[in-house]
This record gives sequence, C-alpha cells and structure tokens, in this order.
Amino acid sequence: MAATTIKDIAKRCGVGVSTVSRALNNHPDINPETREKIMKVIQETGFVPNDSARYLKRSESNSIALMVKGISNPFFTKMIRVIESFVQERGYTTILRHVDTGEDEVLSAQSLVKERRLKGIVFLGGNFIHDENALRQLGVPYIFSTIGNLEERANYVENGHKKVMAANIAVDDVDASRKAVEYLISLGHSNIGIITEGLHVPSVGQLRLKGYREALEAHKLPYREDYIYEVNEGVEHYSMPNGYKAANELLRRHPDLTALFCISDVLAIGACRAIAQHGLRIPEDVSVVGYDGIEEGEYYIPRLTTVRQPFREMAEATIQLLFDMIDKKCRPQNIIMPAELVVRESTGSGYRPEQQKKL
Amino acid sequence: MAATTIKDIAKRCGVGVSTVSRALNNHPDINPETREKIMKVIQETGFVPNDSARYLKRSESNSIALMVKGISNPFFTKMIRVIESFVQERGYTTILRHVDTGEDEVLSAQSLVKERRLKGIVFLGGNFIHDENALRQLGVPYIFSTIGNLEERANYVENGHKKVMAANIAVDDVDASRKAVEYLISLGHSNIGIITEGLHVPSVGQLRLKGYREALEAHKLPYREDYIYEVNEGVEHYSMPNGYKAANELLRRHPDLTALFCISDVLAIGACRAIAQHGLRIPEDVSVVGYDGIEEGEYYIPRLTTVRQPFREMAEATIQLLFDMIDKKCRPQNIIMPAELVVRESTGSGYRPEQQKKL
DNA sequence: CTGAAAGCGCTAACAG
DNA sequence: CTGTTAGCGCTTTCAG
Repeated sequence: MAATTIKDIAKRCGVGVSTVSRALNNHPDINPETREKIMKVIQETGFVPNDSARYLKRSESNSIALMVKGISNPFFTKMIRVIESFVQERGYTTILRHVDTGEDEVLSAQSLVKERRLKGIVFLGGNFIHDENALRQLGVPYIFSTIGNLEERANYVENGHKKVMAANIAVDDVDASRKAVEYLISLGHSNIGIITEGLHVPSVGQLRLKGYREALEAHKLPYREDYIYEVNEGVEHYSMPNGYKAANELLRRHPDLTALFCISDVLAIGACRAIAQHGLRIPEDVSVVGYDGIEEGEYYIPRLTTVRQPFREMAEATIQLLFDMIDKKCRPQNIIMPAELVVRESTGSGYRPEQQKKL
Repeated sequence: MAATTIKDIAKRCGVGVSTVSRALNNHPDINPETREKIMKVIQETGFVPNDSARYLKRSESNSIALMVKGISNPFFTKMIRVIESFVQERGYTTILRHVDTGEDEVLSAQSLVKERRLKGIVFLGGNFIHDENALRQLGVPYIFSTIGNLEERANYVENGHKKVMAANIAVDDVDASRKAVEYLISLGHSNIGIITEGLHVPSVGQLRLKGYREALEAHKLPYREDYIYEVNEGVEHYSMPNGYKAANELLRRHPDLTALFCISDVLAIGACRAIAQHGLRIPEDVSVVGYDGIEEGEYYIPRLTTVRQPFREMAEATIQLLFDMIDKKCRPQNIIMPAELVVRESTGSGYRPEQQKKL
C-alpha cells in the first residue's frame, strides 16, 4: 500500500529505473523480453506512475486545455464532445477543466500551462473581456469560443490601452437576434418581451438585446424597457427556473405580450412552462423563440423555434484555428459563423382577435 | 515568457527560494515586509507556481476526487454541485474528473491518488462492478454513489472470491421501479412497455427491469419480452434520441401500449416526443413515467411523472460517509435512500373505450 | 526570521 | 539494449 515507485519496480525486476521507464513509455530501444517481464510485475503490483513527476520532467505534452464556464448548459456539453473528438483526431489530448462561476478562468489556465506544458487553450463560455496582461502571460495560443463577437468586445477594451487581438469564434449575436425578432414581427407580433442576462456587464446578453432593439426600431415599434427582463439568480444565470420566473413576471405585468424572445433555449423552456401555467397556449396565445439550438428544444412539446449556433462547425473552426496558431501558420483572428433561425412549433401568428386570447 | 520559476523570483527579490515559498504559502514565520515585497514582484511578473512540482513534494492534500461517468446527464450535474458544496464546507477541495465511456474510472482514480495525494474518492455513475484488486490498490476510502444497490451488486461478485464490502449510496432501484409500475397498473394500465438499458451487463437497468417485472407478476399481468426495449446507441445510452427511437419502435410494433416506463427522465422526454409525433396525446392516449427527478421533467409539457432520487440527501450522505471513513469513524457501508414517486401530468387513467384512442 | 540543501518520482541524455 | 546520473520546480528540514 505504501507509495510504490518506479524504483521499487526496478528493484523487483533487477533492472535499472530507466529500463522501467522505457517499458512504461513504450520506447523502442528495449528488449521485448525485458519489457514483458517488467510489464508483468507492473500488472501484479498494480503500479501506477505518478503523473506529477512525469509532467514535471517533460518539456512537451501535445495537450490543449478546454476551460468551460457553465458546464450544466447542454450547449457546452455538445461543444465539448465535438472539440474533444477533433483534438483527438490530431493526436492531441484534451484536458477538460470546469471553471466555477467565481473562479478566474485565465488564472486557472495559467496554472495548467505550467503544470501540463499545454500547447493551447480554448475558453468556452465565461467572461466577455479579460485582463490583457494575464492573457499575454499565458505564453501559448488561446481562443475564445462562443462567447461573443470580438468586434463588439473590442469596443469595451479600447477604453484601456490598445485593441485586443485575440482569436475568437462566434456567431454574429446582434444580427442573429435581430433576425429572430424580425421573424416574430413578420408574424404580426408587436408586443414582444425579451428575457436576457448580463445587462450591465459586457456579455452576449447585451449583444442579443441590441439585436432585439434594432429589430424593433427598424420596424418602428416602440422599445419599452419594461418588456425587458434580466435574470440574475442562482449559480448559473442560464437556467430553467430563471426563465420560468422571468416569464411569470413578464406575463403578470404585461398580459398584452404575445411573444417572448429568450436569449437561450434553457431560458425559453422555463418560459414555456410559465406560459402553460398561466393557462395560455404556445404558440396560439404566446410565441416563444430560444437561442442556441440544443437538443432539448427539439424534444420539447411544442418543439422550440430557436436561433441555432452551428456547434459542430464552431467546434471544428475553433480547433482548426487553434492548431494553425500553434503551428504558426496564422495569427489570431476573429471568425464569425452563420447562425440559423430554425422555425419549429413554438411560434405562430401574432394577428388575432383580442377576445380569442385567454380562451 | 520563458518559464518563470520560484528561483527567478528569489533572484529578483534578493532572497532565497525558501523565503519565496513561504510567502507563496502564507507561512507564519516570515517577515511581513519581506512577504509584501515578494508578493509585489509575483504580481508584476504574473508568476504562477508549477502545481506538478508542488504536488510532487507535498505528502498531504485535503482533497477528494469526484469521478463522473456520463457528465451530460443533468442528474449528475446536480449531484456534482451539491457534493462540491458539502466538500468545501469541510475545508476540502474537490477534484472533478470527467471519465469517458471507454475509460476505466478506477484506473484514473489510482493515478489521481498518487498525483494529488487524495484523501478519498467518490464514483458517480459508471460501472456496476469493478475489479476488487484495483479497488484495493486505491489505498484511500472510496464510495459509489447512485450506481445501484450494493446488495444486488454483491450477487454479481460472489462468483469471484468473497463479497465486496464497498461503501455505497443508492436508492432501492428494484423497489422504486416496482412501485412506479404498480402505480401505472393501479391507473388501469395493463399494456405497459419499458425503455431500459444494459440488459446484458450488471447495471441499474437490470435492477429497474426487475422491479418492472415484479410489479407485473404481482398483479398477474403477463411479462412480455417484446414490450422491453433496450437502448444501446451513441456515446451515452441515457439520451433523448435513444428514448425517442425506442418509443417510436415500441409504438409501431405495439399500438396497444397505453403506458411507458422509462428508466431515466432523459429517455422519457425523448419518448414523449415520439408519442406526440405519432399524433397521440400524453397522458390521454399514452402515459409516461420517468426516473431520476431532474429539473427538466418539471418544466416539460406535460410535467413528467417520475421516480425521484433525493439527490441532495444522497449527496450529503455520500460525503458524510466518505469523511467518516477518512476519519476512521466507520467502516464502508451500504446506505439505501428512499426514492419517491412524484405524480405529475404525464400519467393518467388506463381505462378507456378502445375507439377513444387514436382520436 | 532566512538561506542552503535534500529530495518528491520520473525522464532523458550519456556512457557503456 | 541497459544502467547511471542529472535535474524538472517546489517544499521542507536544518542550521544559522
């Protein structure tokens, strides 16, 4: 039970430690028989090498880290899967790190770079802007994925010294949101509420709200602040209970609302439940549009109309760009992917005789 | 950018490395001024110590590992949250590890024990039975949580040498499943299908199927193998597409089914979608019961009837027992928690005139 | 209070 | 092919 080391194994086999190391690491220059013998002892002993020591010694690693903030969001779960498979395809290893809400993902990444000799980093979710200095400290290529359009983010950074030029993969959140809301308007809706997040900090929430506002203004519809609900409770803001609470509140205050734009599917599902609870039907009484395009929306009843982020393509582009940066084949860049409005069953006509409502 | 080490910091500050180490670790025996000075340089430099080196040197850690298999299942996400908070309450650190489907969780745990000087391990999800030897090799207390009742599991192990006495927290899967199906029977259903998993390997799937069978037999209803659907596709078996496919198939082959018992909520939601697609209503035409009690079920339309596993209590019991074992206050034991049938909207009467169906 | 020095367990030259 | 040896970066005695 006492910590077995490579030395113990060497002794038991009557060989030197380096030979054991060679056996362990599948080195070519070792007698097959010797290897056999050593492996057998390792099996019997149940010996497992100490990774700390290995990493400490190694100078390279062929691994990249995936720093995820908000792991309970199914959208990220999907991204993770796909990213992992692409990384593996390249013969690299993914180190998945779940970053807590209060934790600083860049700091954790720094730690990992040193510890595991990372080749690169992918940030999934999390803060919109970061300390440039800390970012530079990382010393390896990094990329932000699905956490907002850099062009927009750059605006926030100009206050500081210079524009950041960080690698970034995202959809055009403003544009996609505008189109979603315009679709609602085309259906005849004019009283459209929005359930959003992060109103007062740089975030995708702000971007998506901006799109909502643009759509309204383009169609000469009033932009009313009381039609906006900002969720801000719980460990994770993007949650069904938050969507539920938001829609409840909105519906109570504004019975005239006929459509709700939610900046994530999870929020939208919570909202749908609230609508049903109010005795209203979807989409006959209230239409709902989500954002992300998670599987859950497809299986919901009614199937959710949503802005789909092409997670597979985004994951692929993320890895492609990261590896190009690692191979010094290109500099950081900002890639915008097309988001797609997927019309399903949760949206319907906004034209209706007043009395038909509350049927 | 070159790897900064504690040595560089020491040089820059004109002190010895051990002093820097002391500053870094908040040691008491250091001049506050010296510490101040060192910390300032560390700030400026953006120095981050190498964790591998730290862990390698340290002999204790106050951390426990949480090995999760099937991280996309929301039920586990919940458990993780709660477990993490309880561990933190004790002043310990949780190391969360996501174990891939093909990966051996015990082996990964072994590696972590050495690397991070773990105090204990929690296995969440994953295999039903394990190699006793590998388990013993771990050298620290470990506990299985929500992966089946040990009494049942022990049956599988007796074939080997001796009964395992591993710590285990679970609900009584057989009993809970029996009650769920009996509820369906009490509603008047007699053609009840089951969507399950892992029919041919020791798993909770087998346990829950056993409960289903017992209910049927207790009420003199025929146990028909063609009413059983075993999901087995994709990276994770517990998924909505699998539930969808299963229900589709079952409904196609047996239009006479009036109820479906699904061994997880995720599966149940997929099944509901299939039922809706068939133009059938829930619960008027087909009743559905899930298992787990995840939030998604509460927000579904209709709200899902389910067997709720008390995740908060289970998480608490898991940590309590693990720490008692760490503190040598008790030996491993098998704790059974009460599962609760939560009746919501997806179940209804099974008595109906034949023609009313397919309305 | 502080510095020098001895490893933690492993890998990778280097010299057989 | 194999053993010896020098560290990887850090913590921790042990003397000052």
